[in-house]
Amino acid sequence: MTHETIQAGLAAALSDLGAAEAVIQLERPRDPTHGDVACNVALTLAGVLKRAPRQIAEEIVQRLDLAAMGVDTVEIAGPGFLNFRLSSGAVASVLTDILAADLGFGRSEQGASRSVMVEFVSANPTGPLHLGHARQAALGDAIAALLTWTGWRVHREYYYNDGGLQIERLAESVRARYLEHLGHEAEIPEGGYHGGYVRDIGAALAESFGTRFVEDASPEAMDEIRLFAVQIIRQEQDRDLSDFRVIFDEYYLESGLYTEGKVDATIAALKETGLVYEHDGATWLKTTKFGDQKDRVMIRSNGLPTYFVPDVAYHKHKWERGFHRVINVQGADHHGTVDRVHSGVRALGLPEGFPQYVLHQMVRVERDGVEVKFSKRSGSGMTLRELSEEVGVDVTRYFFQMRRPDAHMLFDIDAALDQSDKNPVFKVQYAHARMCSIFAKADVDPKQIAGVGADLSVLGHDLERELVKQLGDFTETLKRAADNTSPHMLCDYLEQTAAAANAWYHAGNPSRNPELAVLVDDPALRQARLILARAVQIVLRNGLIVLGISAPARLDRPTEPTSVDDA
RNA sequence: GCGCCUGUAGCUCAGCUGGAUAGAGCAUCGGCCUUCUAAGCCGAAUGUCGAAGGUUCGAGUCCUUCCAGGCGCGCCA
Repeated sequence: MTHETIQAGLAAALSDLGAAEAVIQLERPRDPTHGDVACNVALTLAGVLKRAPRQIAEEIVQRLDLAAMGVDTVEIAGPGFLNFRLSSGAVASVLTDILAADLGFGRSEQGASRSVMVEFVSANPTGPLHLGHARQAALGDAIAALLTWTGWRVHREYYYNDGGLQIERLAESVRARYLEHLGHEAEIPEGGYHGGYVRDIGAALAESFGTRFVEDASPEAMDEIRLFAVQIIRQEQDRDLSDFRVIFDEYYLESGLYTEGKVDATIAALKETGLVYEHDGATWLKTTKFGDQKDRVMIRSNGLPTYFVPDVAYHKHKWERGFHRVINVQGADHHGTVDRVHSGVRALGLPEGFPQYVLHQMVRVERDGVEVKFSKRSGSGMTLRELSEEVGVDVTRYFFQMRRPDAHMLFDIDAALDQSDKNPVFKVQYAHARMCSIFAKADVDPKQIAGVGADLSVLGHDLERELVKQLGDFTETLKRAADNTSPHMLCDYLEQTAAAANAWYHAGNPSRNPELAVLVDDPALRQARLILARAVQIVLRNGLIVLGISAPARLDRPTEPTSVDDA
């Protein structure tokens, strides 16, 4: 890799200057007139060496062996940047690597096969998945994939609360709809669920059990209704998620923490710490010791634990299962629990920073410039299914992934429905399809395009150099996106790559610049450009795979005719 | 009142961990269609980076204070 040869050359020069410890940062300048690779080491050394940055830069340049570094020229620019311009061969050498690695291009081994758990969605089984869950599903799945591509062994987990007050209210709501369905008067209880799905479950309950629960509202009967309702909702959620291409390795039930004694064990372990005290008839944990705003109740005065205890028990158990890195993807409306869980697990001796949280901000949806606020189905906001059925799974996933998790976001349905390069998902997919269409036109099997042996130095056009450099950044981009748990960094990269590929492709439009087309007569040039097109295809496809988005070889024009004159 | 997140072009948002003249898409304006897919292409214009201080060779980025918006602050989950 050329970055490494430059790094080595600079290190030798710096050691000669008595600054061997200096950190060498190489970057790709945004402005192509600043060369292919830039280094700011002369600037950072100015303070240390007590000399002007430009003077230091000149001393460095005098000690460089450019040919050995694959560099054509080096310039000192601005306040003292070193700008390297690479030889064409050095630039294009990455194409050989891309074609050789193919489906594996972009993978790295940062994770060293360590285990990491990504917990996400984790909706309670009280209703359909909504927009927040959709954002979480898209983000969590992409974060998990990024970790896989950077060498981690990833476990996708879904935690759900199958007991508690919410579920009781669901059961009561279902029974009310059930009674209505059978022609009786009934009302949804205070704090109950009003969505259309509750009516469906009530009807299904009547279908399966007849009039059995009309008179019977005993605890046993309510238990049966609860289990019935939860099962139906769980099935619906699973279907929503698998249609959204999100598959979990494990579903973890909160009730298991009780039945397996983990809640009691956690209470006992917390009492051992000496941070537990009694006050007002309740049992408290001194979470303020770990930075929480106030101490938290562990056991209420009625003797029952608060939700705080199973949360801590659950995370302790994650650690014991061997997941020493855990990433929880949650909506920002849950950020209040973060300090509590951290305090609880720290009290039990687990390290700071466990678990790690990715909190995403809230989502607004607009259609025709008007905010969409209500869904009859859910009884509140739009559901994941409604959104993904309206705009498609690819677009829904991408739109949630392309924004920073901590940005409040607007989901514009009109923009999502657009089928042109204005729509970023389409732009990336189409750039991929364009490369495929070149292979079809040339009648070559892309898999048969070989990267070795070709003369890649003929790819000397600025558009080609920029495109190749862009492709070479893919692996670094995946690492950075994984390190920052930020899929949007990959989206940005793919859009830039698609833009660079489109610019190259359009410049070579045979009606304008036949000499810049891929399919030129000169066999060596044609082969080199086919290799470049193949590399573009591989990078775009691999990027889309990471995001869980399809990479079609062809996007057909819409079949409906253009609108007829209705004047 | 306290805590977390956010504030960058008319709109939606990036800004690679402190670097060069702050970017992209949409919208706007100008020029291009018998295309390796014109569902497009080329070009132009667009900024008090919420405000004020501070840190240093250098700040959209770091620190302090303030302003605005979202969310959260129960012996609910």
